[in-house]
Amino acid sequence: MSTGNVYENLIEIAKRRGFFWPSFEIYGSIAGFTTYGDVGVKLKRNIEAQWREYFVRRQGFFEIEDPIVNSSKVFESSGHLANFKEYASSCSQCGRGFRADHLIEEKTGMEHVETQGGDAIKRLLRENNVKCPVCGGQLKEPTLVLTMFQTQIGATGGEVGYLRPEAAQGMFTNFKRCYQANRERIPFAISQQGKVLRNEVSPRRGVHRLREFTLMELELFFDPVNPSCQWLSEVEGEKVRIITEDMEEREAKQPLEITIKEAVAKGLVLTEWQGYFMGVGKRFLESLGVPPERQQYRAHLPLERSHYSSQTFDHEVQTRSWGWIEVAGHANRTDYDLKAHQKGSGVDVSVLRKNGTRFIPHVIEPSYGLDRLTFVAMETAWEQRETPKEKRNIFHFPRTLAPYQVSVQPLVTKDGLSEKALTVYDKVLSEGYRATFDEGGSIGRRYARQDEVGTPLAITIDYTTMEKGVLTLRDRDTWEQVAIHVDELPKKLNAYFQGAEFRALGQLVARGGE
RNA sequence: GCGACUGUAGUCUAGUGGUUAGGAUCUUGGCCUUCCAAGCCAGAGACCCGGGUUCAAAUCCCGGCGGUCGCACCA
Repeated sequence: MSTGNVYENLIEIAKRRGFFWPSFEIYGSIAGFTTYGDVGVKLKRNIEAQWREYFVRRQGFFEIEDPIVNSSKVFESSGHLANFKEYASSCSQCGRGFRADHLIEEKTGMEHVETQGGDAIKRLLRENNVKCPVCGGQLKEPTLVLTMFQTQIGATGGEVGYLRPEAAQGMFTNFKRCYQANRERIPFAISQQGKVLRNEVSPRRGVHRLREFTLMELELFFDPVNPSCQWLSEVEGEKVRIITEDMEEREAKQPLEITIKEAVAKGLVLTEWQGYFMGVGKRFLESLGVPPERQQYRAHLPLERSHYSSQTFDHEVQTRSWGWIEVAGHANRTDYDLKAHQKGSGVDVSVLRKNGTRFIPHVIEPSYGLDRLTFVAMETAWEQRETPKEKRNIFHFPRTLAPYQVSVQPLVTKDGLSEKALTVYDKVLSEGYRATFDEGGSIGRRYARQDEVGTPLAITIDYTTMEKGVLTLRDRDTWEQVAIHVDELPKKLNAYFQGAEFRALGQLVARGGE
């Protein structure tokens, strides 16, 4: 599938219209950092609000906001510090890079070389005369690859801190307070949306792999002896496409199409809660415009799973730019994290059952990458429409996602039409809509500009507005127009953004493109 | 991190050891304009950064930074 054009087109529009662009551009940029512009921020926030609607508000789950800079103790306990340190060595002849500790283990039969530290690894590499396993060339001095950002807390001699590589740890370290605030009832969930940082070795493809990005994460805590999910029935009929561990091992191409109910019943998905969130996740992506056939859940093989996980499904989306990409991980984190923090802090985080026994809650985690979703929403919504004169870019964002909901413009900028349009614009703003006013260039140009940032409705003030108070609404998707009276505007806008059909708003006065 | 290719107005691009660095589009002001990037006039806006070679570098060389692709990595 060669569609490099799609990506290039989108990047070009993104920069030109202000969705996003590389950060620190005036100083030459650094890979892995992106700045969102006005319409990009609005789109991203709308997606975030939608996620909260699907994963948090309807269930009455908790939210927290935890620091980005963390005590090093958090990641010592969680296992991240141990798992983030890697000694990498590259070949001076062929340039290939290797895990230095793994090469030593292969050559000497030693185990857990990594835990011996950097000096030992460098010494062992020399003493054992380890060469490049591919071409036999001389290996360069190994360097520490730390994919967590480190920082200093306090001006002098302060404590070492780390920038969080996931938001999840905040939900674990604050579990006890949240549990108590929830009047010690379980199951319940805590979520957090926020920036996380990973010092990626090689960030690529714009927002696909960033060093600083936004995660929307939720940790659902439950009792492993009572693992049922009270909302499973709401999504159990959802059909999802799954590639199981078995299928992944035999490299099956076609995903299994199966209902959530069956997937849980057959044990393909280990817990009801994970099944539930996979169902919710499918619906959430549909609400962003991604149809079911371009979604799938792919199981991680044991070796590729994180140190904390007993089962993980990536939620993947098929894009035109990059093929199948991961937009979320649905992980079964078991009691790994709470146990780890209990051990590290000495604080008891166990929960009391009615029968007097205690247990450490198990955790199901859906974790969505907001930057990738923002790109996916753009790509999904994007259409390049051929007109007799040229190509027009249109973003068919769902109404709830569009950066601006309404644009207001005069048909021409004379005879008082601009002034009238400004009063309508004020009215629309005071009704609470995200709106924009435009009187530059010709009317066609203004419509084109709005299509290119995905504004679903355009209000045009013309001479009949001046004479009879009748204005026209234009539909972004069909370019059709209906006429309504200016007094009806608040009512009509409300109806439209509640989901009313465009044509139901008023009398059709123009078909698309006329 | 390694290799190949690559970097010119906001965007897309022409160009080359000596150019007033050209065009398109966007954009700004004016004129015009009764519905899909119309037209006319005027304006604004660029050689990624740092060294080197040279009488002269945007052009050639080296390094950095960015981008695309491949390898490795993606806890």
